[in-house]
Parts: sequence; C-alpha cells; structure tokens
Amino acid sequence: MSPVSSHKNPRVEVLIHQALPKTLTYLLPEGQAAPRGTLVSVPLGKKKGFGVVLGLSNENIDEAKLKPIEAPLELPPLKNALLDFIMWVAEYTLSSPGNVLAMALGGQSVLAAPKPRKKKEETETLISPEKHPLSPAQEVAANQLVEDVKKHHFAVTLLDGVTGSGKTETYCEAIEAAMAAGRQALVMLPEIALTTQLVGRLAKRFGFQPALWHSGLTPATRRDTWKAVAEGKAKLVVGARSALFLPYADLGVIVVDEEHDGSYKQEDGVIYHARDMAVVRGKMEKIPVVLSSATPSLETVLNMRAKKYQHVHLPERHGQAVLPRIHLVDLRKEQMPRGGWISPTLQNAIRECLQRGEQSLLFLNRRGYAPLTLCRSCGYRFACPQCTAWLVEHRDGGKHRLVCHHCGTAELYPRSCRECKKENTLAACGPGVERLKEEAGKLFPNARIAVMASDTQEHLAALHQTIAAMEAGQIDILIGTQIVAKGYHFPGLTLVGVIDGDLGLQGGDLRAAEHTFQLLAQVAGRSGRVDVHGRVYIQTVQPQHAVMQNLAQYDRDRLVETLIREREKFAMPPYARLATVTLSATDPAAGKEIAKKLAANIPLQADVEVLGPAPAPMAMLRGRFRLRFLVKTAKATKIQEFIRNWLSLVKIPHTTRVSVDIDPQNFS
DNA sequence: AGCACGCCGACT
DNA sequence: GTCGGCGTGCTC
Repeated sequence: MSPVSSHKNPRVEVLIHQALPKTLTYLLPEGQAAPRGTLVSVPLGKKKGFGVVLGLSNENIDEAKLKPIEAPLELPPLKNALLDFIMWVAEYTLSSPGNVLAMALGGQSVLAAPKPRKKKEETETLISPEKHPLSPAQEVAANQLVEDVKKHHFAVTLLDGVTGSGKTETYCEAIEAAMAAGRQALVMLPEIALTTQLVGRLAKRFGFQPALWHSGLTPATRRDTWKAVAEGKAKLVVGARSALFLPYADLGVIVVDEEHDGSYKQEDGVIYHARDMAVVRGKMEKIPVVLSSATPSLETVLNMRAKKYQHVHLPERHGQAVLPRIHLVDLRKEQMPRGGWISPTLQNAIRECLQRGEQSLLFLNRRGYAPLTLCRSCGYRFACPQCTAWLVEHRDGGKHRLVCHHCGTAELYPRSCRECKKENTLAACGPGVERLKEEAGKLFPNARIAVMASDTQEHLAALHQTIAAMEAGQIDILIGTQIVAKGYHFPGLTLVGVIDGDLGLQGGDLRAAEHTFQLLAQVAGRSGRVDVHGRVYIQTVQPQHAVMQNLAQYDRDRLVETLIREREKFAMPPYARLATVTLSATDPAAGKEIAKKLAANIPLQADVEVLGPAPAPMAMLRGRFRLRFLVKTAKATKIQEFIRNWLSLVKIPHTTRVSVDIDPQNFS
C-alpha cells in the first residue's frame, strides 16, 4: 500500500475516542498537516468528537460522505509506541481501540477547551532530597535495576523481599537513574488514593511532589497533569492502573509496586491487568519494568523461573527490624465468648499490648456491622432486590442502614420483617468491622479504638485522619478491612490479630489460597517493624491448611510449589489460557435465548473447551441477569481469535450486553 | 458511546 | 389521528 493517498484530496484515518467498531476517514483541509499521532477534533454526527490521526487513508468512500477534520488540538502528538500499545491492548482484551484511546486521553476533560484559571506554581520543591544509605543487599539489587535503566532496554525484574526489607529505597535508585538520564518514571500503586504514605515518602526521597494520577482527580488537575506528562515536565508519576496509558514524552522505567495485588485488574469497561500490560508497554517503549512484591503472584514466579524475568532478592528486614512471630489460634479448641469473635488467646495478647502502651491491629475483611440480617420468626434473609447478594447492616456514619456492597443501594434499617411483617424479630448474623469495634470496646473499655475501612471516596478525608491518629499513637486498637494491608507503616504497631483467617478460602476460587496467603502475609507485615518483635495471631478453624501452615513457618516457596503443581495438574493458567464471556440482560429470558444460540454455535476446535452457560457468580447485578461461559484453550491457541469468531456467528441484540474477560482472576 | 430513526400501543 | 416507548443501526 502506498503511503500517499491516491485520492484527489488527501484523506486521513482517524481513531475516535469512543467505542466505534472501526476508524473513520476524514478529509485533510488544504495546507494542513496532520501526521500520525496528531490529536484532532472532528465533526461526528451532529456533535464533535476527538481522535488521533493514524495516517493517510486510501479508504474508498464517496468524497461526498466525508467531512474535513477541524483544527488539530494544541497538544503534543501521541508517539508511535503509545499508538502501538493502544492497538495491542484493544486486540488483546477484545475491546474497541477507541475505548483504549479514551484511557490514553485521560477522559473527556483533557481535550475539552480549558477554562481560564489561576496558574499554580509548577514545581513544588521541598527540602532537598533525603536519601537513606543502602544495605549491601539493597545496593546489589539497585545496581542491577540502574544498569537496565542506563541501557534503555526492555527487561522485567522481580524485586522480591519481605515487608520492611527496603524495596522502595531500592527501586528509587532506578527512578533516580531514569530522571538523571532526562527521562520520566512511573510508579504504579494498587490504590493510590489510599496510599498517601508512600507518596509522601517518594516526595521526601526526591525532594519534589510527584505528579499523581487516579480516578479521583478534578478535571482541571487532570488536564494539567496530562499535559505535564505529555510535555515531559512531570518527571515522576505515581498513579493507579490508568496511569499506564498516559502519553509520556520519554518514559525511562515503570515500577509496579505490590505487583500481586488484585486491584491491578480492571473489571469493567476495557478489562485488563495493569501489571501484565505494564510489561507490554515496557517492551514497546524499550525500557525496564520492575515488579515489586513480598508475595509475588504465581504468574510472576513462573516467568522468573522461565528466565523471562530477572530476579533480585532482598533477604531480610532492613536495619534492626525482625519478622513478627506468627501464631495460629485454633478456633475449634478455644472457648469463644458468646456472640463474640475475639478468642481468649487474642484477648490476652491485646491486653498485654495495651499494658505496654503499644498498638494493636485487628483485621477483618468485612465492612459494616453485620453481613447478614435475618428474621428470627420466619427465617427471611434481607437480600438486595438488584443483585444476588445479602444486604449488609451499617450503623456508623449516622444512619442505621442496610446497604448492598455491589450496587450501592441503601435503605433505612427496617422496623419489621419484609416478609412476615412482625416487629422486633430481626437478628444481625456474623461480624463486620463495626461490630468488632463494639466487642473490643466492651472488652477494653479504656482503650482508644478506631475503624478503618474503604467505604467510599467521600470518606477519604476521614481515612487520612485515622492514619494520622494511628501514626501519632492516639489509637490503641485499630480495626480494619484489607485497606490496612496496603503498605501503611505504623511504628507503634506490635500486634496483629486476624479475626477470620479462613474468610478468603471459601468459594473454591482458583486463586483463593494464593490471595489469602498474600493478604495475610501483608497484614502480618504491619506488625513490629523497628525494634520491637511483632506478634501475629491468626484465628482459623483449619490450622492444618497449607496456607496457614506456610504462613506460620514463613515458607512462601513451599506454598508456591504446591500451587504450581496444582495448576499444572488441572491444566490451569499459566499452563492453559482462560477467558470468560458474560452475557447480561434486564430480561432474563432474552439473555437465556442468546446464551442458548451461542451454546449451539460453539466452533469445534480440538484445543478449545467451552463450559456453560451457567449463572455468573453474581447471577444478578444492578438489575441485570448474567450468564457466563468459560473458555479454556491450550497455551499456544489464540483465544481472542476463537472468541471473536464465535461471537460473530450469533446476532446479539443491543439489549444483551457481552463482556469478555481474557485471563480472568476470579471464577469458581 | 450518543443519537436519530422507525415501528407499535395509549390518549386527546 | 398524534405522542412517545425503546429496539436497531449509523457515525467519515
């Protein structure tokens, strides 16, 4: 194909940042240049659209149908490596390239004309950079990362070390090397809005405030940051998974912190795993990628063993810090208090801790007061009318409510049973963090107790207050959900109690054991970091379980060995490929009809197995009924090609939505 | 994704 | 006879 358009007036191919099925062709007004990568606004229907020029077009369409592009936007063009990345991600995830482009453009606000506003001071410089001396082990690890940055080549390195071993200080050396070479650095965090501590640490380390990127930014900040990234003015970007798609002027290194963390998986819209996509972007930008974790994912461990990833190991806690002792509390043998969840063993440990003036953390991965409400008279259980889920009782925050954790609908706590209408018959079943706080309050009336849970973004300020109070030693017992596991460092914390160690093991999920181990190991790592030997108590009814045994003995490798053999035996990833295809419709009969047609049209292929349709784990979500297929193929099979071909065989009406998840994380 | 178009039931 | 429900299809 000739790069020069054969038509009389030059035409360009434009990728629009919407979910259109294909690119569109526009006329290029005379005398205007719009090379590949130029961001343009274009007429689209009766509205205006934004897009990126992919190049000249030879598309054979009647010129009368074509409209000219409007003026190019006054923004830096997207580089080839980013355009390639966008196309690659769209292809891999089976989503529209326009939707992936939208992520690169950082949402509508970036392109819309800026409102005039006061200019903020660009570079906020603090006290000069504060660099800590590295241990010999850190130095060896850092040198290897720095080498890769200097060579400006693609390499993936697992930075592996227990909590407190100094992974952050180590990858900071790589960031510094990238910035010294005039390039940018990206640090990805699982949940950046919650992780102010690490951002503060990085700011101190480098002597300036890094640029932040996450979904909670205001439109104006978003636009400013996007531009600063594209112009190369933002040298260090700390962001959530979406920061991976930004148009870096000259990226030098990507760090994926807590690479095993499940929140790197985007579950709606374009469904992708940010850690895996970071590796792809690194390859396209020809730069090193650092995956940092104390409990690496199985996938990463296997890539390391296959020599696809390099491995640098930080063997021990830095300085005088020692790993905490982990005790398993066998709940079958404990005399549990009536209506309570804190065992006598854990109570004693908390009491000792209080007497010494040290802090405790009680971990329970359940928000609210009680996960289930039932009627003692007729047995009715309060379920969400929109979702396949029980309503969760919440008491804190002023209102006594029943809340659905999946769609967010809330109602005032009822006076009577929905079913039998009797009054005063409702009972709270099971504990949430709020109820645990009540129990701890009764047991330790003089202790200062606080709850930390990621209820919503609105409570972010409250969350930061709690963190600050905990750091300042104004809290004796902190009760928290999994957000307390996210890398906070509380110097006075010496005791961690896991209330229900078995919670994550239910459901028979492929990754249940792995995730439970990672979460509990991370929670355990909160305890005793500086000069005090920390202690961890894990309450469990199955202390013999491999996860519990290996936690207690710090034998991560043995658990990994067991899990790898399991995956191999059952031909599960990474020894095979998986994808889910989920149909959803407001009318259950309509969804079922399409599922039936799809089931009847599964192409026969020796290396592909399709299971289903079966009700999805959330059979109803936000009022839509969901059915799911599971596609399993041999490792070498192009699973996307198979699914695209299969879906093309059945006409699917607008009312039934299809979503494909390549490499799903959670399924039973 | 928007948004317009068009084909069927309810009401002035 | 018109208003408006949403199912279908197009956007250069």
